[in-house]
Amino acid sequence: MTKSVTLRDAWSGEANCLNCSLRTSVLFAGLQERDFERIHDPIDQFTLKPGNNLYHAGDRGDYMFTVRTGVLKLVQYLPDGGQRIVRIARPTDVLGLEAILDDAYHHDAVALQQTEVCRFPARLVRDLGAETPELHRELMSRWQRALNEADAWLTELSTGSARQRVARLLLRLVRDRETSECHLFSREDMGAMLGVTTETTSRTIAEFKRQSLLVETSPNLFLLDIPNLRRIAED
Amino acid sequence: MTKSVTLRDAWSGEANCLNCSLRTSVLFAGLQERDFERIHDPIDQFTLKPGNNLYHAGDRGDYMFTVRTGVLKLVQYLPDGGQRIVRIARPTDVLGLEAILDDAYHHDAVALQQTEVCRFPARLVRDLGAETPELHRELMSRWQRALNEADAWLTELSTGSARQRVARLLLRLVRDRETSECHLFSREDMGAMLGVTTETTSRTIAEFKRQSLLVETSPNLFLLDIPNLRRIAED
DNA sequence: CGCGCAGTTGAAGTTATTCAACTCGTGTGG
DNA sequence: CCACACGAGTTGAATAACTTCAACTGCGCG
Repeated sequence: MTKSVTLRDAWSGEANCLNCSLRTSVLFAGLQERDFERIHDPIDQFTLKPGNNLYHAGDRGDYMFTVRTGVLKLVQYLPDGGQRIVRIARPTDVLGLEAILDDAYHHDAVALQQTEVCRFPARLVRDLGAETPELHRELMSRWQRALNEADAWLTELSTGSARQRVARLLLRLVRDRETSECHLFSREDMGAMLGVTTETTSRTIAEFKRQSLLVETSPNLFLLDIPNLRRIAED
Repeated sequence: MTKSVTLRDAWSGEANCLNCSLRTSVLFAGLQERDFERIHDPIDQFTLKPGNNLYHAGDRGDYMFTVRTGVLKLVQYLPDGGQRIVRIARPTDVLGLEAILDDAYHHDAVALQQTEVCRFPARLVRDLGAETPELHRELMSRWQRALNEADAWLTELSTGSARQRVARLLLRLVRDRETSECHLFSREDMGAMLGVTTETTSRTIAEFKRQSLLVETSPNLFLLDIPNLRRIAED
């Protein structure tokens, strides 16, 4: 089924948080140097190839992750084997918040592109968070962000016709972005995000292309007609 | 549209947290007596009738709430005016977590039955939470619970055929309950939870009744045939 | 009594799914 | 280097599922 690459194979070095290029937008953003001194466990970096699993639902959650580059999908499975993508994670996002509470992971986390992540022990955050107000606040803010995303996926991506859902997904992909161009996920993944079949997704995308709402400027890079897509999304 | 009852009309007294009957399962469960001494702002109780709004999306979130009895729906609206129920709050659940982060409320919270809530200032939790590890942990746990619910609504209640969704909703209503009986929400609300129309919901419920998967033992109290509903839910 | 609302049901129309076929690009092995 | 297999995407046709609109029921309440 999934080619199971252990994280061992994906190791790509130890991180130096103090000099991290993402330092200002990352979970540990508020920490002072003296806080960093308390981090004794090494923070490792990993590089995942498309399709690689970062973790599986049910695995012991000993670690949390920060996404440095790339995209991952968070997948949940239904009793009948069907799958549903409940969220995607992008650079600066934190994965595995549930590990702070000593929970097993609740999703499969799968890279959709070449993806780099930093891994740190959940224990670290648990201990530091109880005493460091900056981290405490940052954690709450992360949870709230995940919750906002979850709610938005329900109202925007799982409501209305397939046309509307696809349009809303496309708009979501270019939100707070400089250009209105974006890469598309596989039709299968888009279907799993929207709760429709691969074929329906394909037909809808094809229709959007014919109507020039979507123009392929280079391989798998699409320029969006935002005003008209917005019209469809809001109908 | 909605009969707008201000919370002023619903006031029903001041709370005494130390003697609260929900004390052990509530947000402040971990607090010691000395912590309670720091709570100077009064904690008020309110009683809502079905259809009353506890708060509106966009309102300044100065307060958080604990549900004592009853049920509320959390509703989000689509650009086209359609509505979607993204979660339900039951006794011991906390509403308005986003207020800790100084956010406006993200949903409309509407009572589905006669409902009692306690109201406390978000500031209180913000200040206390930064210093009280028990509360800190409890808060994270509440956020995670909300997130679990959100994910479950996506995978269970917004995926598959209408039959499956209705069956899963029914099963959800009796989970961790002593009896397998439950009250049903209005068809309109159930539809808004499942992302299907009122009519489809009604037809499906009617079909379940005909097949005795659902037996009305008293007005709007239904006994569920759990094994067979589970079969449908998992298909 | 009669109005209004929630629920139900019917019939028609629309939309999405299903299953199958076919294309195209990539990569592998002969 | 070519042949071929494979997977992702696309498309068609038939079917199934859901929506829409409209009518009708039953019940509670002024």
